[in-house]
Amino acid sequence: MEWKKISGGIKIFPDGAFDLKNTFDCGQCFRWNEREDGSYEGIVRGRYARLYRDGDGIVIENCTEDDLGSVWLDYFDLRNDYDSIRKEISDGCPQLTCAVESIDGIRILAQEPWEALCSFIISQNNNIPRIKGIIERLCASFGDESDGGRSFPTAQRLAVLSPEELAPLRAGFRARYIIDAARKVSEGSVRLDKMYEAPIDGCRRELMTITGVGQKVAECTLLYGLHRLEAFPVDVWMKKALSDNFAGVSPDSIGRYAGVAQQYIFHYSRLAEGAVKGGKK
DNA sequence: GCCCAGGTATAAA
DNA sequence: TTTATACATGGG
Repeated sequence: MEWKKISGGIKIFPDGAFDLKNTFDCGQCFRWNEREDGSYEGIVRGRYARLYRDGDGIVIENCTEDDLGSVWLDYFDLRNDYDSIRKEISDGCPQLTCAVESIDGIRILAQEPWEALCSFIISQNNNIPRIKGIIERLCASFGDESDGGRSFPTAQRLAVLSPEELAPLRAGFRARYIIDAARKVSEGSVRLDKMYEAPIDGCRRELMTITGVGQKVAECTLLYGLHRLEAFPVDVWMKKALSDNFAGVSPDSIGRYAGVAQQYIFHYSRLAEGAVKGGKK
């Protein structure tokens, strides 16, 4: 990928489309917020960051060359070309073409494993604005101070708390799930750091030993937190999304990018629902 | 007020 | 093994 230093940061020219709004607002993450001027700000690895599109590239503010290599290349998956991934999905599974083409410029972020696990526990039976609110209160209450905001609290920090002490989050029944996850991660019975490489079936099973973690949360953790792009096995999830439209999708053809494909289906499904709701009124 | 949200635990069939 | 219901809370 091409990039260059500019005053106040680094400008990147990703291989394949990279749309900030579509990437940050597609439901894969909950801690990036759009500002009035169209830039996005968030906290990654305990550090405040802001970025915005500038012509043919994207500017990462206050970014050094070291930061690019140690954080952003991984976080934005800049070594991958998402145009070619889209093509591979679409060619391998023509049924998915409509979903793939429903949105452009999404990249799967490499979020931190614990943050992803915790976030998607909170996401269950919940809506995105409220999920963001709960996570914001979680960080404000128990995160460490960092420049421009508070970091995501560690599992160790939360493991010593009781569900009752999470009351200020207004997370409802999910409070005890968060605590159970924090304790299992903290004590090492769920080893997130091994899950980057370990066989994915074992990872699933290990994650699901946590109360409040079922198939969906496990897959989301693996995809968004451990960057396992093959998460969300096609045979289970794709048919479920819009049963009839996507029936017959073959796991073989896009298996290694099933998780990415799922992201397109998720967006496509939301569009379809919006059209139905909008049509009724 | 009502419906529902990036689901899961639990009980019942 | 599959299907039904409760769950806390608040956005739209």
